[in-house]
Amino acid sequence: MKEQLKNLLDQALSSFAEKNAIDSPLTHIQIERTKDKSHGDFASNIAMTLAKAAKMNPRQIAADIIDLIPHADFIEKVEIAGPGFINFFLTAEANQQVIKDIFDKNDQYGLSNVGQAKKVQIEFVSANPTGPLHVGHGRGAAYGSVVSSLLKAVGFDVHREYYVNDAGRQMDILATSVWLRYLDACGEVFTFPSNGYKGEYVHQIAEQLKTEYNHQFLHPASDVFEGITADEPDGGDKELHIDDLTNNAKRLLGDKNYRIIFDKGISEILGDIRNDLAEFGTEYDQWFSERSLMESGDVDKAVEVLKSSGKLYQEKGAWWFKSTDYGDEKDRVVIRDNGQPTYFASDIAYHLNKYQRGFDHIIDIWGADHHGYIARVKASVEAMQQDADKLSVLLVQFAVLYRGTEKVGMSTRSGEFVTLRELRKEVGKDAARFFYVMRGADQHMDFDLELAKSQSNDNPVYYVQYAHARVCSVFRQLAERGQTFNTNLALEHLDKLTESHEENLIAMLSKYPEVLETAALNYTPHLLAHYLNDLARDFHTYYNAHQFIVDDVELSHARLILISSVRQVIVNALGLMGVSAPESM
RNA sequence: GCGCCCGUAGCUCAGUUGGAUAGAGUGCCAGUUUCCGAAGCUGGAGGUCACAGGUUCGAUUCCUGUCGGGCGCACCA
Repeated sequence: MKEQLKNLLDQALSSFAEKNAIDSPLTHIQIERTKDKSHGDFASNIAMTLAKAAKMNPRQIAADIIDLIPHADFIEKVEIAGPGFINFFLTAEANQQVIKDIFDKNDQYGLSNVGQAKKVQIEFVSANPTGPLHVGHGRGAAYGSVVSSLLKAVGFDVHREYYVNDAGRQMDILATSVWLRYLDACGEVFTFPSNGYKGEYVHQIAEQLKTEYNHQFLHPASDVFEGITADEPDGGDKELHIDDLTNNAKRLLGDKNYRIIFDKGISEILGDIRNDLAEFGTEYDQWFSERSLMESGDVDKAVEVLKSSGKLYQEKGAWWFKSTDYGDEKDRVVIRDNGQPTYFASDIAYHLNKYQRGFDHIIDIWGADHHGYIARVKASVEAMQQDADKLSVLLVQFAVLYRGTEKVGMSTRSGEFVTLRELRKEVGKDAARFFYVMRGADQHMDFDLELAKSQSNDNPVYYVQYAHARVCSVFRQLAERGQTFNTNLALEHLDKLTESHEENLIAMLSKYPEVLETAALNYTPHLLAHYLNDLARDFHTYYNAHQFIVDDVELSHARLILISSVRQVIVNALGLMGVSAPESM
């Protein structure tokens, strides 16, 4: 509809430009939905933007343009308003067509092909497998999965990935933590390192290890702690302390046994994460292993690419990437003086790999604390002669947790965090997802656990789900009264829908495809959540103002197909958000 | 100190990329059920859009500065 109006306006505009001999600066035509019903259905500000070039009064321009607009039978009237807005009023019949459209398309209503099947890779969550996901990851998971669904809905070919950091020092610390808890379970006595992973899940993995392998990995604590740097509480250094413990672990256990424990830790935790995300309604097409990049030689290759293009230099025994050539604050180490590649090195390789797989667009969704990382990653992409514009890094701001008015601290190491699973169990998947996605991702968010956990009606998801359940209830009522619903009869009498509540609802329904497109292209799923709220409110208002099942069979049918359309759009939109639409609650 | 994200109703947040009288939820006050589900609906109070300049027909939106908050600034991930 918007496009059709645009065409008409375009024609009027070119004849206007011809008539007044304006070298039309080709300002792209803006047509918007009106906020106020008295302003019609659509409005354009074109006359105001032309005022300067045409050297004419905006209202005069508007009048001239209106005269030049070709006749179209879906337009009721066109008016000039305010400083020079052109307001379009559509015929009731044209507006009502959306109901037939929804009826024809069902779960396809709202989908489009603006994405033109372009390939988009989207990576999100990618939390280190060193412990269960916490509520902070939940926001990224909800955001990433809904953005994925939105992009798919508007015609992109979406590939969702989780980058698994299954290599590196943090994983060694995890393996060491697991082993120490295992030794503890075997009866060895020692002080657990302050920098180790202290969560309950580490004990559980250790217990499993003991059950499966008995005393295969047992070494006396005196050997384990022999010759290591003191821990921080004892006046030493917690980082050196844990690294020394890791080295002793590798030495005492040998490569083979160490690897068993290492892999056990990862597979248990990663399995838990996969299961957790699946239950949260977050699916992936691929779990991409960092270790595979190292073992395949891709990391070395990426480093070579940079080396050969002269973007690396050696200093203090390490290899540095000249990211300052591309606007970064400082150069970054890629290969440490001990010969080990940094996390950044494998990230460079990962991004090169993404480009080589031929995606048209690459989206990284990171926590806001990683924003300092954007410059160096973009720099590396440019240095490897790739198109940096293809890469979008979207930041998800933190959700600050509260219990009532009390702030909740979070630390993975100390194990005091609230897990995503815990949240899910208490609030439910639907409420948690809706809550996370309701706010813009770039907005700091206060997440009150008390509020989210309480089963009160404060939670907006109930409001939307209730609207859906109410429609279902009306159709149940219809059946109880022994009446049947005839869609053909309903579609023939859409002209009975003349109440203002009905006009509002119809306008709201026809807005849905536009909302979907805007939300997808701007990566702003919260627009969809707000739309659902508005739609539900219009429905509830309508529900209270009018009876649907009435004696006038034609009117009754027209109303029933209208609320059936509302139900369909709620189902479609909630589906994209990964939230269920129960028939009763 | 430098960089990034912000500052809108008591609270939590929208604001369609610069448009018409700045909105919603929640909280508060007052109504609403012989009627398809009251987890609903109706009305009311509540604002210097942090502050000060600038850009133009027009600024909550764009630019600069100040104040305030969050997060970064590793041979960690």
